[in-house]
Amino acid sequence: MKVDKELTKGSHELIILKLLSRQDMYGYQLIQQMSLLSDDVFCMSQGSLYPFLHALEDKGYIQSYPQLENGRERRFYHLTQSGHKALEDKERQWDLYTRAMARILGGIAK
Amino acid sequence: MKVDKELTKGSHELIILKLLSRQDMYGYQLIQQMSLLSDDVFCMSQGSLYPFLHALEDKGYIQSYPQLENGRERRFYHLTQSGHKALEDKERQWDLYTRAMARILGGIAK
DNA sequence: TTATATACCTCGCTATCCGATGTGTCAAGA
DNA sequence: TCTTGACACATCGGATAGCGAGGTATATAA
Repeated sequence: MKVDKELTKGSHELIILKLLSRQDMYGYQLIQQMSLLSDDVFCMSQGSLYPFLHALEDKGYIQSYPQLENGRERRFYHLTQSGHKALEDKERQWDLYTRAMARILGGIAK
Repeated sequence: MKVDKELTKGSHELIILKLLSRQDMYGYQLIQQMSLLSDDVFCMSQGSLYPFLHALEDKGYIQSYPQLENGRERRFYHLTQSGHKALEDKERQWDLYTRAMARILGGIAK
């Protein structure tokens, strides 16, 4: 394992909201895209993803709808208005987080 | 709360090892330094820190020793050789992590 | 027809982290 | 002098996220 899961745990919401902000996707596709785009740094298991998506839907950040594609039923997820807001907030937090870490790792420079 | 704890959870080990790589510190001081340097992004509670330090010592990354300072007994922690190796590894992982996230947040650029 | 990839799902375990709580010391001020 | 608050260390129980294991079902390739 290249990167300890412990480190990347908390960023799942940000990643998923971001991917869905570009286009509607279904669960399995999200896992593939995460792995592909991150060069396998983010490998979410199905046992994590699906309950996670349901929770995001409960929070109103995403909305799901079934769609037939290649003769196969898939459950697509769409980012809601509220989800877009949450994404913005998460991106701002990510920025604060990495800058704080840069200050600690980089040295005294503040 | 500026930054969701969920996001910053996994980075405690990196931060503590890094701070101890500069100088030996005691627990209470570590908490203060984390808050100060990170502008309150990293606020570790005592209930998290002390068990965490004990675990790091069990892993052999740090070594503790008591020291009297200002007439007050404090338990200082020192980064071991093995701890330095772990720190290097964690820093490399942090780099991979942020670059992977940058690819996802930034867009298609790979 | 058998295996593999796709696609969704649930359940129970584990690890982590935090708040609450407890102990004791020291300095400042009422 | 007594009390308050900061300092310093510690443990414990609860909450929660994420994972592995396991289950179901369909399409495609061998």
